[in-house]
Amino acid sequence: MSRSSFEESLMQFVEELKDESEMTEKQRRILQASLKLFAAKGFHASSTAEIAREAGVAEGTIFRHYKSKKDLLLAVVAPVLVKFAAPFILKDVRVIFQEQAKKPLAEVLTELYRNRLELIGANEKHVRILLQEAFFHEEIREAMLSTVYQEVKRLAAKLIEERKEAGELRPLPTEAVFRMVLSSLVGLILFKHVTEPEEYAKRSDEEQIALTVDMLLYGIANR
Amino acid sequence: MSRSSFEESLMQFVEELKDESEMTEKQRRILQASLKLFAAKGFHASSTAEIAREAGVAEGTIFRHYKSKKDLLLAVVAPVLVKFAAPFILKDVRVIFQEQAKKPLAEVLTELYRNRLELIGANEKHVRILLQEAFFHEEIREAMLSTVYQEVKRLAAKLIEERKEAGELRPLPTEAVFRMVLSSLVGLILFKHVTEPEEYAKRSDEEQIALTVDMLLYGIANR
DNA sequence: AGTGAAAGTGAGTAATCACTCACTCATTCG
DNA sequence: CGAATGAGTGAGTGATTACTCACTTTCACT
Repeated sequence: MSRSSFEESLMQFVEELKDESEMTEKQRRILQASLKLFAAKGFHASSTAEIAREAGVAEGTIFRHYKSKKDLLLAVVAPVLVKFAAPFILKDVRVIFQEQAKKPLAEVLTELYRNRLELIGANEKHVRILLQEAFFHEEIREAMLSTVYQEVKRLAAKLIEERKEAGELRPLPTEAVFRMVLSSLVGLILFKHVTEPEEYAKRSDEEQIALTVDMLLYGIANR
Repeated sequence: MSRSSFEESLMQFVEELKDESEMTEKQRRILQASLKLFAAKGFHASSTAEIAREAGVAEGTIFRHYKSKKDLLLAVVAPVLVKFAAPFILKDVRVIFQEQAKKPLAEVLTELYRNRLELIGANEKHVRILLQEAFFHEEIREAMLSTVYQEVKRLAAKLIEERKEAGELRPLPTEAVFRMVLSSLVGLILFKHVTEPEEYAKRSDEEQIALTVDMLLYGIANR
């Protein structure tokens, strides 16, 4: 059920995704208003009446383009999954494996963290909605895990094992190393966007990334 | 506004908290049903009619005890803030600073991670609601940050600086070290409860914690 | 200029929402 | 025993919900 529900609802959705150029003005404004309201108040707390008002559109117009409110949520959210999945898989697969295979690990990690911070900064509201609604909608949660996460993990595992064999990484379990790399990134993102925006801002992104990569590679203990 | 809103709504709430013994049977069942539904579907998607049905109670009974639905949410959530804040501040302040001041850092961290994993495992639904609703309700978000987080940070900063002076920790910025310690913990929790429960379960909690502390202290790189 | 299709509208609908209130029942206390 | 108190009830409230549909407007193409 949930597997096919995911493939039917999300994959179908991604296929049918119009790019912005072939939308009408009003349709674009509906998406924009939904983005704003969903991010601010959440999906269930945002009514279609409010969305229509915010978009300067009749309520009926929403349902002309999206057959239900949930459809509208998916339309807002799906492009981000594509945006996140595609750069991760398409761009970084090249960056990490081809260009950077000879580069030092610290540089690869720095580039990765920089790239992810930028991507999230540029899509803050979308990410917000994605995380919020992943709590409730299994389709979204599963889409995130099975599309983005699993692929990232697969790529990372390969890289980690290569570097382990090359003696650059300690002989630790691959998935533990992966967890640590991801944890550091998530922590960095949380500090920047949630818990301590001002404290974070005392250092530049570059400094924060450099610190994080350094601690990740060499630990916090003195030897 | 938000400062006083926090103090008025949450602090007042915590003061008025009845413990379970002085609740009626029905009141306990209302809280229990709310916990279940809020955790499963979220606050806005759970109706008071549904809560009443789940609790086996008339809808009016809910409003006899809680003057609004939001009041009910706070009643479900507040005890967790107290549970989390109190053990963190009261118990761990002793554990970390008095008993463990002479212990090796690895042991202190291990004890801390073990303790937090247990606490979260025992309150999974509450934590879930707390995080979900922190997205939308500023009072909850601010309560978490200003009560729990700030205090934890203050305590951790002290510990970190002591260990830095003792030469056990590298001379890194305190808040960067704090971020790393917390990131590792959050990552561990996410892997256990969200992304990879099965993968995680291949190793015992103790092993996972030991791995995490090891990577945190000494890094993932070979030297 | 005329036609067909798509875009847009907004009043209307049944369902559901959080919440109220007049009431009953059980318990306690003087 | 009688009065007072508070828990519990469920039908009823107006507001709001997502969604529909008969209709008008816009516009591309002949």
